[in-house]
Amino acid sequence: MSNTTLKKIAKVLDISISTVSRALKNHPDISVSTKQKVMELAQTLEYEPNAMAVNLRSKNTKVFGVMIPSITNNFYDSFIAAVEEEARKSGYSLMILQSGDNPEAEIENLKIYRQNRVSGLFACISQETINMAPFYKMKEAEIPIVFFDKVPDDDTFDKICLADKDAAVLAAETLLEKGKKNILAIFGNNQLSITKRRLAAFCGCIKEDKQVKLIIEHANNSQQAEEKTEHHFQPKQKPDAVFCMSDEILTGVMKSMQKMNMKLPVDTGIIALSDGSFPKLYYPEITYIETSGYKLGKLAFERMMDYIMGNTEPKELFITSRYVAGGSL
Amino acid sequence: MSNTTLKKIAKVLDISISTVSRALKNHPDISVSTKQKVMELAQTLEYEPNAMAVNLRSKNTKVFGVMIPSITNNFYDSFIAAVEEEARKSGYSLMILQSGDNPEAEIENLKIYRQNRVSGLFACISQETINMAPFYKMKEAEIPIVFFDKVPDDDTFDKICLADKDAAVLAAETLLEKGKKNILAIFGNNQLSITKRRLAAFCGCIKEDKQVKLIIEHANNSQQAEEKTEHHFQPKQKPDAVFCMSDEILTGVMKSMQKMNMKLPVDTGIIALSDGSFPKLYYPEITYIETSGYKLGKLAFERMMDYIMGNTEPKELFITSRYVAGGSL
DNA sequence: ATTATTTTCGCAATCGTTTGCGAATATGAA
DNA sequence: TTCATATTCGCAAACGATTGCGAAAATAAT
Repeated sequence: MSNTTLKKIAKVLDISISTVSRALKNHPDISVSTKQKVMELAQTLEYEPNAMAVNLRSKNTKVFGVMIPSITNNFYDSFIAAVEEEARKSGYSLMILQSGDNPEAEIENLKIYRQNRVSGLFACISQETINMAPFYKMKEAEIPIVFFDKVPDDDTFDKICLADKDAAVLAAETLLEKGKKNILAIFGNNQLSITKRRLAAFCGCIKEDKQVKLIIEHANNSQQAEEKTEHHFQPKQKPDAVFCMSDEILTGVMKSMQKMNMKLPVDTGIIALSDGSFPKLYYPEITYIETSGYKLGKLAFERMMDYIMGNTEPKELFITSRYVAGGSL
Repeated sequence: MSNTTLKKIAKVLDISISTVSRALKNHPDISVSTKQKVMELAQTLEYEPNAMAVNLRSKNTKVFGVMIPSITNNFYDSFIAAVEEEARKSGYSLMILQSGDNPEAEIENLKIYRQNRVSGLFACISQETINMAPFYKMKEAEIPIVFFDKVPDDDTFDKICLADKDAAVLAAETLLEKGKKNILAIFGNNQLSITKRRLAAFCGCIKEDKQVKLIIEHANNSQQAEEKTEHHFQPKQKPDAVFCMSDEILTGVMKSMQKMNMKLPVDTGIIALSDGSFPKLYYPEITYIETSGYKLGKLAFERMMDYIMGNTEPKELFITSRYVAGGSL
């Protein structure tokens, strides 16, 4: 039986519950002989502490919440994978909830996290989140939050972000180094701060070279990226490189490349910001600037543990990006 | 304060805890006037029941466990997305743990699920899982299990599977209908029962037409699929169609197609078993037999709730597959 | 006015575990 | 033997919420 309790063991051995509890914890107050008896019986009865009771007493669930827009997203998946790996090592489990990029669902989720008294929360806010009040409520409930990827402006919060600027600049510099003169750059939804940052940094860098012609486009999804690409590839003048701000855009661009039967890197070049899984799907593999969800997860977890250890001063941390050469440029 | 308790409310109003509890639950024993006072105060004090305490008392956590090999997998993601959607509607949350296809981690996870007294478990067993004893332990602990996708043979368990046979047969029939005569079929790890089932059904169907030449290959990952494909595409004799048992294999095959500069569907044809996201990445889009993780999740959840409602007779259920025409065949 | 009935609420136990404090027993010292 | 110290353990409260049962108060019936 897995529903063995301290009480049951105590009754069988005719000792008190507290003695059983202490024996199992190897408390010095208990004699070795009693300890042995208790441990043996616990073993055969397959005693397993009831987490609900332990949590209630300790006011600590050893569960971290993770809130993301959607779980069917490679980037967040690797983030979660990283957090899960580390959490497991420290005896924590994860409660994952999706917001669906919907602020109301977000509030609902926060309530669930509060009621379940998670030990901490990793949160990625939705695109439409304006009111941060629900998140302040978490702080009142003394639940630490580490924001990641899409973070609020508010700097009373802990934030772990990609070094968007660096990544965009790195991509731009690479394009210039390769001598590209006619660049099509496709960005995501320009409402998003992440888009704004990447756009500003990228353009700022490219614009320094007056020789280079730069076309900027925005696409809200893969299909739009595909359409925009086709639109800019005319027989008369083709861009000699395409910059893709995200995986979503990359897949759209690549689809149109296949459609137009463009050979990389000869007919045109491609560089993307990506965590690396999609670039490896293609031949030649796509050259990209790595923005790793996995690394982000590791860093976020580290920050969370640091916070729990008492280092509660809010911080904004970045993970650095890295150039990964494929054959597309 | 979110850490308001019944006790606190009771003290302020100078009534007993039980009265507060009943008032909040709209119990008929409590007068309307008291109810109002309690509810108001609860509102202003932002009372939220402590799930740990409620769980301990009710012996029900309203949390479902979900164990999968890896979260960075499209198929499982959609499964989880589906389960999460439904779970939310019924007031359940999810605790997701990865096994990493490692039986030891699996056992560790089961322990976590037991200690946390999850209300039920959705499990996909790892490739190497032989000993089902750890899962029996869950049953002893009265935690219902619904296996999905990769399920054990043991039919004392509830199982929700893809209709592998049907899907494989559907793919085979499609190939024959299209008049393909020289087929390369790439399957996954042939230790897996899922591979065996798909292989048997596919071959059984193809073999009925003596005219057709069938080459069977196995690949344990995307890269192997790529290599095997290249190996079988010689200048002298190219297969006129490739069957891909999974997304993983499809991506490998497609990479080699790009490398060899093969045009679909003219140079060769491709059909895959997939949940549909990867086929849409390519141009032309890949023709596939849908094996939806999302649908699987919906069905698994339905079964779980059914079980909890008392219908504990073990069942094996299948979700039907469907032909989705792309432009690759 | 007295009894019967209903309304309204509190006591106390319970879920399973942890822990401060005190008590009983054992061991040692004088 | 007697007192002092260690060793070993149990009592009871606590975490927060729920609920059967009984009691007090209010109302109705006679």
